[in-house]
Amino acid sequence: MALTRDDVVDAAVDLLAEVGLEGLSLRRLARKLGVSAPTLYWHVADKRTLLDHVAERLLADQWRSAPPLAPGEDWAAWLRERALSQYRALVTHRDAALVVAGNRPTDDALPAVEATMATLVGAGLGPREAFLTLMSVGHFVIGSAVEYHAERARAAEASPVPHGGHDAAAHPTLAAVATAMGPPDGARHEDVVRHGLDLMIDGLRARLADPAR
Amino acid sequence: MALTRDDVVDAAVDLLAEVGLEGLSLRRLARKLGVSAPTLYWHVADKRTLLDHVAERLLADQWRSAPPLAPGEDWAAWLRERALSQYRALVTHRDAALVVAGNRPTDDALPAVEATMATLVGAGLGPREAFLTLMSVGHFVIGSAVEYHAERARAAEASPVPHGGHDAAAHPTLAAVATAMGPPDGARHEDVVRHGLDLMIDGLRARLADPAR
DNA sequence: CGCCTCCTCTAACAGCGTTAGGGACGCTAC
DNA sequence: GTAGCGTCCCTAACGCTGTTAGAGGAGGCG
Repeated sequence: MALTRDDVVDAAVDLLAEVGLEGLSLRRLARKLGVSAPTLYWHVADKRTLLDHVAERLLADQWRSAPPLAPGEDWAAWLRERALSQYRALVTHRDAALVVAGNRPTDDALPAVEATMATLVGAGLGPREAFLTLMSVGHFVIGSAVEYHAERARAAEASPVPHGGHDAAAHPTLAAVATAMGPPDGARHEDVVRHGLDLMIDGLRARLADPAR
Repeated sequence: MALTRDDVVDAAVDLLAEVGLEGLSLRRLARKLGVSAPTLYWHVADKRTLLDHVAERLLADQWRSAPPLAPGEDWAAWLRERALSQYRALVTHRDAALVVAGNRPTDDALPAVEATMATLVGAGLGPREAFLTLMSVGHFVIGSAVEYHAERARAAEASPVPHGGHDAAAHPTLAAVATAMGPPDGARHEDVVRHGLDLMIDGLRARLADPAR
């Protein structure tokens, strides 16, 4: 059976998970598929557009599986859960955030955007406010995921600084945080995302309660 | 006069502005400096650490010029202004956000972090809350800047879709936004950043007014 | 049979980050 | 005075990258 473009994109997603964005080369991808590198150019115009397709694939499941707002459900909790699951989708695939960030949004994403925005407008926001909010949440999620991957890549190298209380006297507030939060374990990243989302949602709630602002 | 590492970093910052991150190669940088490529390895361990230094340089002015919270000044306005100026610093240099996002924070940044967090704690937040807030704002700023550069790079290519009201009937809320916001001009990006920051700050205010949450 | 389209190949180009090894300059010590 | 040493730069080369040119085999259709 001849190779299809979907096969190429599938393999690229797998390879991305294995070796990261820097390790994803066309030659390596071709080897994985059992073809020669230039063959890929028959199925894909460019490495760049290949990454466009990969980004689309990475978010596709997330978009599709998103349930609409159930009647009687709290819109804030719904928005929060949607943003969180998008964050998780970006985080569970290595370097996914960088790939998604650098690529143009496909038209397939429009219905999901429309649905989310319609929900926010239904909750009482103006169209402009809903749009800005959606963009803000998106930027926050992307930024969090990018930082997650960056820190992860950093941790893979030997950390030169033991990162102990190496200047507790000079930075008392930082030291207080270190003792208040315990050692930096894996769940901390999602704590930040949750906190940021809660802040935005609380801000939205305040705005809805007092529309004069 | 012999080349210094600062010269190399300076030239790298300039070259980054000229040709972007993808165009920044050691050979090209060396040519600009009038030396051969391997010479750079005398001044810099790696391309990766060179980018660390570039990131540091890009944010250095921003950190230094940041005024501490004036007595009697509103901490929220201060935080907002700091985040906005950091966003502007990331946006005015091409690809700066990607460089900064991918690199380890240098120890020089610690005092600034300490100062900002101390201010938030002084405003009434707990250390943990202050830390999470600072990280959230940072992620939001980085994400906004990354998306800004990505969209900018996209706009440089020919846009395949004229992006008119190409499905107003199918996406009524999106169409309402388009008419409410006018054409997408340059300032729109900062509108999103301002909106997101305002949401977070309003959320913080609500939290401070009602600490039971 | 010949043509056409799909799909894949080999060969090659220019460029990349990085390493090995060497050579010229100037300071310092004997 | 000269030997040694650290500093700064060089050429040559390795294996990798994305990408293009051009050729060729397989299958369907007139």
